[in-house]
Amino acid sequence: MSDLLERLRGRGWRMTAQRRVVAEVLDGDHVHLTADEVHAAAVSRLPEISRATVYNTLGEMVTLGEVIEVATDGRAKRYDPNAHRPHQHLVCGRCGAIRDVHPGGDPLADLPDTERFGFTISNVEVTYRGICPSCAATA
Amino acid sequence: MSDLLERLRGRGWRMTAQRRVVAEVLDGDHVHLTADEVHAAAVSRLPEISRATVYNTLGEMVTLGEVIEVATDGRAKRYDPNAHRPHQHLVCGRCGAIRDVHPGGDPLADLPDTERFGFTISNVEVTYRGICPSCAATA
DNA sequence: TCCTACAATGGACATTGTCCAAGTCAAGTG
DNA sequence: CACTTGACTTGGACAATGTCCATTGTAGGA
Repeated sequence: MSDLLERLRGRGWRMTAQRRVVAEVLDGDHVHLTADEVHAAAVSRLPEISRATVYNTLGEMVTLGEVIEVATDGRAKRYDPNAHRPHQHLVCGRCGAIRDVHPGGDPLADLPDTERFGFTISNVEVTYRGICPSCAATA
Repeated sequence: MSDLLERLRGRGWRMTAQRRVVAEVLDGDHVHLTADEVHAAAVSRLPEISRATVYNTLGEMVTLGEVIEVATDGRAKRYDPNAHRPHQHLVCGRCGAIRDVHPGGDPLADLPDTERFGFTISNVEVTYRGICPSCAATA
């Protein structure tokens, strides 16, 4: 069930009640919570958990490469536990819903050398923006 | 020279000293300033310009479609005056340098219907991340 | 069981951005 | 050119998000 927790445990991560709760809250598919949302969900299971701990824990998960930071809206960063498989994001501009998507093709191949300015490119992020079906229905 | 200013004037935008300064500061190629950087540069030409005005003015330029908002780092939004030609961004993960790039191909074509979740997609943003030549030299 | 290094806490602080009431001004009108 | 008016600007308060730090607590090994 909790893949994320298992992965963290397997890396010898020191386990505490707080870290377990954060990992559990964050686990799943198409999960893209803000730090505050993670904190709110964590508090309902462990009332005394602090904001600082949530921020610390999320930051460590990102450093370990088990969680990805996503900035789709210029507001709060979101945290995506689906780090084991490369994917991109599809965002609804009205309600903010986010889906993980898996485009075919290699976006890196589309960037000719003359457009690389001598950079060594390590990563490509693609964000598709549009309107989700339920928002389109109530347009 | 000041394409941005010309475009705004051509739209019947009411011109003030503050707006002119913001437009002048923001004009150019590969320009991706934060609101605060715009404000700092504007203050050096018009010392009494306020932060609120810079935010208001940038927001209006974005609404008019003459400036694009870019969120490459989850920190402050950046403002890109190169709105007349579609492009993507190449970002140095070390120093934060940003270049405008023009990939070939249509990233939208790479997303099969089965991965669209019924969304109506209107826009695709691609961010290439890597290390720029001068950072690579001092690694 | 005890130690010790690492983790959690909470509150201050920093950064970025928004809002508002009051004063100021661009630009059209006569 | 002076007047008028609605739009623009201002500065400061406030909000949202995130970071830092000294203190307290605790997981996990000896």
